[in-house]
Parts: sequence; C-alpha cells; structure tokens
Amino acid sequence: MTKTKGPYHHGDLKEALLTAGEDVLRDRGLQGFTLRECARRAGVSHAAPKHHFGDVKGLLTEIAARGFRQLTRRLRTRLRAAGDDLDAQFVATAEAYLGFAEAYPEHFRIMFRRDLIDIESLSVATAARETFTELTNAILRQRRESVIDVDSLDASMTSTQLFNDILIGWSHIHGFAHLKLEGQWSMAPKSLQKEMLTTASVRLAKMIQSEAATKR
Amino acid sequence: MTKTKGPYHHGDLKEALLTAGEDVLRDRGLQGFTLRECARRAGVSHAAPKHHFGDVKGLLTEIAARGFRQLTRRLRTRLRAAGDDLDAQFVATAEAYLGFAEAYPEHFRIMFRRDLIDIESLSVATAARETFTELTNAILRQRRESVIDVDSLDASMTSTQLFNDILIGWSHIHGFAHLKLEGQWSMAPKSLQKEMLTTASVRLAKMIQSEAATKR
DNA sequence: CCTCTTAACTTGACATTGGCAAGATGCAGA
DNA sequence: TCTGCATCTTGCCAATGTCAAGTTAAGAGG
Repeated sequence: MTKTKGPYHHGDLKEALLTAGEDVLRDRGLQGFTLRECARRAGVSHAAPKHHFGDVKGLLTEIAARGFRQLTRRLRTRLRAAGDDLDAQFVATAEAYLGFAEAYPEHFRIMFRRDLIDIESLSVATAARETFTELTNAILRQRRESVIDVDSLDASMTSTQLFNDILIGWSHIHGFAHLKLEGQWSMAPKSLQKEMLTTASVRLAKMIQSEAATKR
Repeated sequence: MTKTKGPYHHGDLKEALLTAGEDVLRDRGLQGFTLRECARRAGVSHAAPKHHFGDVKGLLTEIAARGFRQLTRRLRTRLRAAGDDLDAQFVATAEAYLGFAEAYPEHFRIMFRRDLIDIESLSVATAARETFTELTNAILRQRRESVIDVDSLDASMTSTQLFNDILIGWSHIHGFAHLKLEGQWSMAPKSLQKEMLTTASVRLAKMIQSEAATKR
C-alpha cells in the first residue's frame, strides 16, 4: 500500500490523471468519482491534481472534452462504414451516437452537465463544435447539399431551414440515447429497441430528404 | 443560529424534508444538495432524515417522483389550453415538457439519473408511468385514436406502430428539452429557438398524422 | 560544471459530508 | 397511569475538496 517510490516529478502527470479519471468513471461511476481517488491511481499525493486542473470541475471538464472528441471519431468511423445509401448513413449516425452513450455512459453524462463542467472552456467548446459539425453534415447529406468543416459552422447556422432539420435530427438522436441510457425505455420489448431506432431514424431521414427536395 | 426549541416530534417531518430538499435544489443546485442542509432547513438534526428516507438516494428518489407528478400535471394543463387543433395539441405537449425542464431544471436532472435515484421504486415507477401515459396519449391523438389510461399502457405498447411513433415523439421532445437545458443550442440564434421547436414539432405531428392515415 | 529560479509535487490542516450507533423523548394504546 | 415504540438527537468516524506552506529537482543562464 506504500507508494512505490516513484520519481518526484511524474513526467506526464496531466495525462496520467486524465486516464486515471476515466478509469474511475468507468468502474465507480460519477458518484464514486473523487479527485483523491484519481490521484491515488496516478500514484501521486492527494493535492497533486490542483496544479494541473485547479479543482474537480477542471478535471471533469477535460474528460468531457475527451468524450466529445471520442464521439466525433466514432461518428466519422461509423459513417464511413455505412456506404452511399442516405438512409443507411443517417441510421449509422444515430447508432454511432447511441453506441457512444452506451460504451461511455459516464462520459456522456458529464458532457451534458453544464453544472459539472465548464462548458465555455476552450477545450470543451472546440471539441463540441467538432461534434456538432459532424451532426450538421449528417443533415446536409440528407438534403443532398455539400458538407462543411468546422469553420463554416456559424455561417451555415444562419439558414433556418437547415437549423430546423438539425434540431429535429439531433433532438431525435440525443433524446433516444439519453432516455435509453437512463433506463426510460423499459416498458418497451427489449428485443425491438435497436430495430425501433433504425425504423424511426429512417422515417426522419426520408422526411428530411423529401422536404428538402420539394423546396428545390 | 440555535435551534428554536421546536417540539421533539416534528409532526410532518417527511413532508417538511421534501419541500426543504426542493428548496435546496432550487437555490444550491444538485451539487449543493446535502442531506444535512435539508435537515437544517427543516429545523431538525442532521440524522433525522434517516428514519424517513434511509439515505440521500431515498430522499432524491421521492423528490424525483414529485417531479414526474408535476410534469404530468403540467402536460395535462397545457393540453387543455391548446384547443382542438391537432398540431396545436402536439406543440402544447412539447412546450409543456420544455417548460417543466426550464422551471424545474434540477428536478429534471435527477428524474433522469438512474444512478442518483431508485428508478424501480414504487413512487417513481408509478409517477413515471403516469407521465408516459400522457405522452402516449399525445401520440394517440395525432393518430386519431382514442386515448388510454395508465392501466392500459402495457397493452397499448405491444403495437410496434404506436411505439415507433412514441419513440419519435418522446425522443424529439425530451432531446430538445435536455439539450436546451444543458446549453447545447448556444450556436443558434436565441430569438428563434422557441419558434424553432414549434416548427419542428408541427412537422413531426403532421408526419405522424399522415402516416397513420395511410395505414388506415 | 555550478547556481538558482521556479514549476511540480508533498505534507498537513480544516470544515463539511454521509452514515452508523446509542441515547433521549414523547405519542398512543393498554 | 404505565409502557412500547416510532421519532428524533448526540456523538462519532472515515472520507472528501481545497488551501497554505514546505520540499524537490529540472533546466536555464552563467
């Protein structure tokens, strides 16, 4: 139980604390998440995290930023595997989002807790913008418009037509994932839930496609 | 700061602790919620809550149940004010849900936190079923089918058609409310957000109406 | 190679928390 | 009036977040 006489200077304590924090989240949950436990796992004293993150909010904020980056990666990976079919692409995005929420439930929780993290911090705001861009592109594809990069996000958002589609798309995907994560679909037959998401997502995808077509 | 020499037996401490707990949630947030602070506001000793709620999870669970009951009331009230127009009815449901989330943000948070509350408890499960029934009826109205009461919920849920509509409807409403609550629509022009929810909800309502009509 | 500034980390302390155990109180029923 | 028992208090413990002050060593400047 004694400290293994590591070097006084850790080398990369910031990184070590981040992964330690993610470990704590994974197997103790948000309730069991403590700065001191993170420090213990990183093999440093209980006050060591202060220098790198300030307080517990600072550490959670950086972990949340990692969550957004991971979510973005997942969205891109699954999209690539979906092929050229528009419906399949939208379903892939919805399933990737849900898959992230189920694979990293505690990350998902803190990412959407403005009281626990500093949502305005550079790292979170930047990472979240990247995620949001990916979701915007999911809608743009359904509308058969060209995708954008993160720098064009604000400009694109001035289109109320597009934003309305995004609102429908993100709310659908996020709402289902959040309710599923928190056990609110328990009244539904478990076997059908995944299939249900697919069916629902295809319906929305077709609606977005057809309404975009009629506007043309 | 000394205790004002109240009677040893409080009279209705359980109720007093619940309202005290709601007060703490309102002006200190979920982070600042402590059993001891609740006890202080109720004017009892720090261990008094144990007899009525066991631990902090027990108290939060009952507060969450109150949240579901309040949400149900709000859904019913706003629906009554919406008149006979189907679109207006669905918009009223969506706005009532969002309105609850904004009026009782901390309630909303704990209601959907299965790690903080006992989601299986009788009070929460019962209250949540009532809410879910109200949302189901919102969909049934769009489908021009007759509404149900809470006892018919399980039977109705065997219809995959209906459940798919519910999934779309609740995910949409809940997802928007949750994302709004946690500040994730910041990139959108604030002035348009309420209007945006209306427009989006009407689109979904019409989709549900028309698809139900073609199946007939 | 030496010094010395300073970032990186430790130690110790404090108020606060949740929860347990044991005791005090007084209501309700005999 | 007496007594059982739910109700509430007091006292305690380990754990936590954060702060202040001390310790270490990495690395820049000579």
